[in-house]
Amino acid sequence: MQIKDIAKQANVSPATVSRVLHNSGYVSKEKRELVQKVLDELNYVPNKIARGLKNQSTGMIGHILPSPYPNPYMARISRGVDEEAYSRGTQILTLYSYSDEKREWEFIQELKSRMVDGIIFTSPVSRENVKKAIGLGIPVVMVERSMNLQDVDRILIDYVPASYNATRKILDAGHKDIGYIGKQTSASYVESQRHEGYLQAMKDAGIEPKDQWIKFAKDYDPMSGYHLMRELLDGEHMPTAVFIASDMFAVGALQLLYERKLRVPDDISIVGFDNTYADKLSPPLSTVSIPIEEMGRASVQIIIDRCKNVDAAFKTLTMNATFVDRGTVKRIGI
Amino acid sequence: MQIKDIAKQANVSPATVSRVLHNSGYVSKEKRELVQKVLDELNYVPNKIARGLKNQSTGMIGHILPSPYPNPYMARISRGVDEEAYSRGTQILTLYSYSDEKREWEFIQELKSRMVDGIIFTSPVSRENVKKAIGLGIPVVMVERSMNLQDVDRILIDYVPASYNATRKILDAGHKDIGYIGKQTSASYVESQRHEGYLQAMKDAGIEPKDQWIKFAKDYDPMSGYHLMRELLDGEHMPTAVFIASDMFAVGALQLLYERKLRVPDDISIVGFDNTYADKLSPPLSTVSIPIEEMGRASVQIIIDRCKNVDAAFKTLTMNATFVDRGTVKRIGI
DNA sequence: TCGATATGTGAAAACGAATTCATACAAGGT
DNA sequence: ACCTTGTATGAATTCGTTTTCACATATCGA
Repeated sequence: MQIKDIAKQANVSPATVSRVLHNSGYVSKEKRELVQKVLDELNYVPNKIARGLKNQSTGMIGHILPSPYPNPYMARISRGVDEEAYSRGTQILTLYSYSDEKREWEFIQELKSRMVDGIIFTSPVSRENVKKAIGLGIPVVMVERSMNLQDVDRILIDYVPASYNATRKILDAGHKDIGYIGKQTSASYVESQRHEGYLQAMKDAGIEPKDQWIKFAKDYDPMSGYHLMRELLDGEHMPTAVFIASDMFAVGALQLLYERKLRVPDDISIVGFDNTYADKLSPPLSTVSIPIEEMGRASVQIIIDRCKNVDAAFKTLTMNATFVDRGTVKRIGI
Repeated sequence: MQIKDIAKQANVSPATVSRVLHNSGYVSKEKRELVQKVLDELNYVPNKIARGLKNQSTGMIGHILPSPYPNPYMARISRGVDEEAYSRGTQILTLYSYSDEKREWEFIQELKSRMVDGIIFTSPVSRENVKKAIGLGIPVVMVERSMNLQDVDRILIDYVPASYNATRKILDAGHKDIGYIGKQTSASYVESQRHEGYLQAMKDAGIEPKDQWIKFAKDYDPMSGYHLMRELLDGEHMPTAVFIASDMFAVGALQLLYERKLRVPDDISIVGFDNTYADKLSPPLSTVSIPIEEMGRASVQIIIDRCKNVDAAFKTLTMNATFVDRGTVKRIGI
């Protein structure tokens, strides 16, 4: 079923059918109605491949992200991106890089080959890759990574105040000995800012956080949370509260606490980060909630805007996290 | 950078370049090498849109699934599908139906329009939609849904023995009062078979399961697990063990147990299902593990085979689940 | 020496849709 | 009567590939 068939059926030229389809040019009322009728009757669905070739634009957007599992963070970004794309009538070609630089580059070429209108990079691996994508003339938006690139659109979370506030909540409840579990800060601004906010809050409260309270993991494996929590508990001066800078670590940390029969928050106070697993843990944790789906949606909007106007000024959209209180910080005597 | 440019640079015709690209037809050794050199130098990447139009095949496969969040089950299927696709050099166009029938149909048309080579339906919503997709001449494979359709390739899990075995493990540990929490059985074979296996095992052990031990939820919301577990605990005869037919429910169930300060397995034994959340809970649950990624991978293989040979006999691939013991079933006196 | 057959090459025609161009006939102003 | 301008339509070209077809030339057997 193609334009030619419709044209034949309606006794007009393909050009006229195309004009009806796009509501463009001059078409007499009678023909327009006739063509429309045939279109409906034969349930014509345009061939987007042919259309894409002709228009040099496919109405598809590439999305490169690490993987939707096991980190629900990525699944939620993907959901946000998809929802917005759907309501905008565009499609997303999703590719999982597994944080592999070579694969990421292959995907960029693949997307170029498929003539996508733009690429959304969620936590891209390599600065070079992003630059090469731009060099290929593809509009690009970066989510959750800064990379010191100025000529790109970006969506970031301001983690310093988010982390600061969360730590503040713990401090306000009377805690002084507050541990920290997070991914090593060299990874990206995500990790360093989360750490930074904690340090800042402690400092402002006049507390010098002891080195043995601060534990770094190499990856986002829940088991790292388990082991690091054990180190905290078995250290010579056990903290009364722990700020866990990713729900992924909280998963493992709570497993250890369960083993040790330590109750939250009676025996130890815990605050998570991300609000991905926090609501599914026992007990559901107070945590810092990030507008993850929102970021995904925004990224689609931005990329669509960028496609419309390639020369517009580059934007950095900064979003805020909010604290979700589920009562896992115990108020202790002052 | 297109074939024409390469041809000009190498002083040959586009046809010759194409022949080098596909290693087909006759090309002299000298020209082949020259063209290859130019190809490499200019880093030629073929335009798959043009290629797709010409070949009437895009090398893309559509994947329609409910959503990767909050149910990690779908995220893992997606991962398996993606991995296999990547190693096979094909791409997946992933679309989330949110189990909405109308949307699912829109997506089928969209995929037709984009000339995908096939469609993978993970938990499709509507039998009619699948049939319409087939009617459109698109190869189809169904994952995790039977729908009484014989002329389709399918991948299923045999849940009856899986469920039977899990229940058996609990029985073998000496339990007689075993509760069941699952989604209502009218949903699909997934739910009814899981329930069936439980009933069978109980019956074979000579136990008539009491109605008040069997609790059904309307959806896969963790909170349903919370509420149903409460009903079980507050019932007049509390079971000593509960077989929870989805980790999603186990999430909520464990939260209630935590509130009530009941320890697993000391105070109550629990077995989950799916092995999606089970390893992330406190405590990590014994559960029935499903080869989810495996199913995703298999679906890609099947759809690729089907594309190669449209007339081959239809297959139903049945995979097995396995019991993962994490010690959450307490051995009780006989 | 004359077909066959193998080898090598490019021009041209698809694939399905969008768009430019050419052509046509009105109605309106001068 | 003639030139605009507005309306209406279809033929032909284009998008970047692949593939068929036609046309070479070389090699081999009889």
